[in-house]
Amino acid sequence: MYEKTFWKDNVLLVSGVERLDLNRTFACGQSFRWQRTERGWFGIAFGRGIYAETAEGALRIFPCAKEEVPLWLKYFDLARDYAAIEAQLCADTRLCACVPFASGIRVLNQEPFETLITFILSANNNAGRIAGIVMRLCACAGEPAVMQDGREYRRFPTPEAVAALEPEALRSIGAGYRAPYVKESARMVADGFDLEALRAMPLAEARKALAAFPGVGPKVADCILLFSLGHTDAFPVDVWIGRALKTLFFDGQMPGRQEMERLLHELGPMSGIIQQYVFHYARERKLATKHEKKEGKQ
DNA sequence: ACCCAGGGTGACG
DNA sequence: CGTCACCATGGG
Repeated sequence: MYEKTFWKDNVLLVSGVERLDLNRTFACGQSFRWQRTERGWFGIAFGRGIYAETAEGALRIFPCAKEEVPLWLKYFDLARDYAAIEAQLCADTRLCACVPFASGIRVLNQEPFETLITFILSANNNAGRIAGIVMRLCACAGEPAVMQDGREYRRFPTPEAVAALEPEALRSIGAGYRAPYVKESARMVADGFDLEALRAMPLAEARKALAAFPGVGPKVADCILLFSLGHTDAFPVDVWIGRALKTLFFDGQMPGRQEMERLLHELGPMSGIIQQYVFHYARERKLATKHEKKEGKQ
């Protein structure tokens, strides 16, 4: 939560966010469209290029038209009480270990189509390479735009533009075997699949609906629901979360389905937000990967 | 050369 | 229902 917002001369200033950590927020693998600048960060979201900086307990966002204020407050999830979430984490000795590594992160509310495509690309891939593929995708299919200071950028392409790309073009930007998944999923959205409708659905129903997209399985579906459709109880399980759960909760063993469900029920309706803390903990700790298959199989 | 990355798909029991 | 090889690509 924040204390106050001030808007003047196309600058939005949000005070009372001392804990907010933009470095962790943008570097924790949820968005692939932010880059460091001299003073802060530059990113592209909702078709707009935007600068974000923190100083003296306040977040500074610009350029921001007055009518865009609610959009950015929502994008940065500024109405949510992260102090209360971190307090909940610290009440659990296992989760409390994550807080020093992840305090200040926020789960962004991104665009559903962009999240669909970028997380199809994320499958069996790594964050640095995903960002490169997304950048090249925007370069070859996104609309060009320019900031007032002259910085040039590309908007994320429309569903129609992605669906119209030749498979060879998607291969050439590094999409690999995911190229047909990207193209066909974009085609489904261009043909009228209403991603926004998933926002109001129960979690299980929304997951089932997303499974209709090629290249979208359980993990990618939960990323889309958590990062762009407001489902704070969606809990993406990737290799890093798996390692963290093993070390923090299950004594080195990969949990079964029932154990996982019991844990998620215990974590409550914000389990997805908590997931981001656990994910960041695993990444910062660089939890080992050596011979994990052999260990997990005993 | 081998292993790994914010996994999904299809085939096989 | 669960398991498993395979998938393109670049970095360590």
